[in-house]
Amino acid sequence: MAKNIKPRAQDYNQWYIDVIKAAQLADYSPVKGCMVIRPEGYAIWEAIQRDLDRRFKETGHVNAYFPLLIPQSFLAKEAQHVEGFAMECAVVTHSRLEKDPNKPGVLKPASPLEEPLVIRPTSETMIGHMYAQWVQSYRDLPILINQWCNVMRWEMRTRLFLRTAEFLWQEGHTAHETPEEAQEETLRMLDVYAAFAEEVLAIPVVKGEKTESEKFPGADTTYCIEALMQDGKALQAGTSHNLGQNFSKAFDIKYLGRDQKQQHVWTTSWGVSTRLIGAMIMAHSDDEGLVVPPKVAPVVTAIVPIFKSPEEAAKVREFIEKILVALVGAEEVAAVAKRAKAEGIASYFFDKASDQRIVVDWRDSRPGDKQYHWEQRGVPFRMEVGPRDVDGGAFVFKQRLDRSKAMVQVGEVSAAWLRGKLDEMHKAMFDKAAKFRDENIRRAETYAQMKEIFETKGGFVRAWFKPSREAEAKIKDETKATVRCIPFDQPGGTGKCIFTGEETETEVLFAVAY
RNA sequence: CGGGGCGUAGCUCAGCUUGGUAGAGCGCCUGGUUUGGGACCAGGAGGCCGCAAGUUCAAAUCUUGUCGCCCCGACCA
Repeated sequence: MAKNIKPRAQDYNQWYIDVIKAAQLADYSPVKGCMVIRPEGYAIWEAIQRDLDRRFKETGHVNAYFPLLIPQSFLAKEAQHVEGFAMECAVVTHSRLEKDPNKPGVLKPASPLEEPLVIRPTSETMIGHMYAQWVQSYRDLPILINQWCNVMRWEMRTRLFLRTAEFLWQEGHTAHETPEEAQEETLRMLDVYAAFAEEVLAIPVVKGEKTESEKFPGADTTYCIEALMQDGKALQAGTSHNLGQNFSKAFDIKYLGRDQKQQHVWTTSWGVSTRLIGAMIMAHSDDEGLVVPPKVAPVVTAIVPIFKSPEEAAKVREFIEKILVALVGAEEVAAVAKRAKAEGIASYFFDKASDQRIVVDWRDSRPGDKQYHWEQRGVPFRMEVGPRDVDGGAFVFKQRLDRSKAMVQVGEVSAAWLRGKLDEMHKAMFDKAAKFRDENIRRAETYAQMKEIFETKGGFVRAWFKPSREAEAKIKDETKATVRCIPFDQPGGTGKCIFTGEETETEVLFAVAY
């Protein structure tokens, strides 16, 4: 049992924090609500970026960068947008600091700006402004730009990865000639997110549309992918917005069409954030610590040598080299030998394209310590190599996901073998999460049934519902649950709204959400 | 912004009621014995007791103020 991690059943929130601390993914910073993403956590973000970026490029997008600071007046140009973000904007009002004559050692802001600047909570406005200058004709369309950046939303209450004042994300912003194209783009990117969540993070998601009260401020329609966490709460893992002509009208993004008439473009925006790391933790990890999906694992396997004497160490070292040559090739083994010391943690590239590594833990500490070390970091596999194993030409192969052990003959080992094991693990993680998700989608025919489910079980509740701000607000008030989405897979026909009893064509998913 | 709690070693906290030499466990450093799932022994480093004022011969401890943090709500990718 991990002694530094509180079990999920005792205190789920504390467990979440403990897992992050134990795996050294992140730390609290001196600035309230802002976190430090440590190397172990940032490596996972890099893996997420690498894979998603490729998917963006494959769907025709290019990267660019827009400023962190946005003129305050920009925010005011789109009515709903201001309303949605005004309450959580950090505002820059001065351009320098000067010494306070009354208080020695204290600085105070000086030189007030003519117009305050807002630290971007999202970039629709800045990008809309630029697109207005870049678009003249239908020949300039579509514009398909993504940016990787940080944004800031001054949240009241924050949680590591799930909600921090500053967070890293990507925001795609596209402009199109027709509403059909914009809609197609919006759904295409939602599909990219869903595929990424499932194929890379092993998190099954539900695709759907947001209700009026949950949609992005300034969007015509918001689509989302919703995931279910182990405590039965839902987490929005990604959103894709069809912004219609709201921003093109606010920022006057016009083009001369094929019909010789000036018209406004149709825009979309879509984003995922470092919240995905929170989703990954909550979906897969266990009471022993982090479990990282193999596709984003910075270290795919850790090798733990076991020995008592220098003679044994030499013997074990020789055997480990055999395993390494089989896994990463003789060239990489030789390259590492040249630059690395014969102590500490030796790191070998398993796959340079994905920056995934294999490590050998030569640190001068006890094998038990090392087991916990790598286990808590969620490394998919560990290989334990001691004198007994060397004599048998094998090693102990430990899997993080099910904590199983097996003997593996060194002759069986190759890069392809390890890839196969990683793929198996990915599938097992996805299946496990999908099973949990499916078992926790329940039907409710009445409001009383739904309340009962939220009180006793949690998870998603699927029900006929006629979306309305008033009904949703009341339900949230009484159950804490919100409409997570109107799933794409509608049964057709009509049913009685769970809340009002009215006839409705829509089935929705309710859940208590993060 | 409303309700509750807490600021003492890197971390978790004791000490405060009843003022009198600054404490424990974990972690860290040294040496030795160890090493197949979180070792043991010995030695050591580490503190403006959040900050400021007051009471007092004397304040971590009492009083007042102030700043900060955490938890619960409203807001949220």
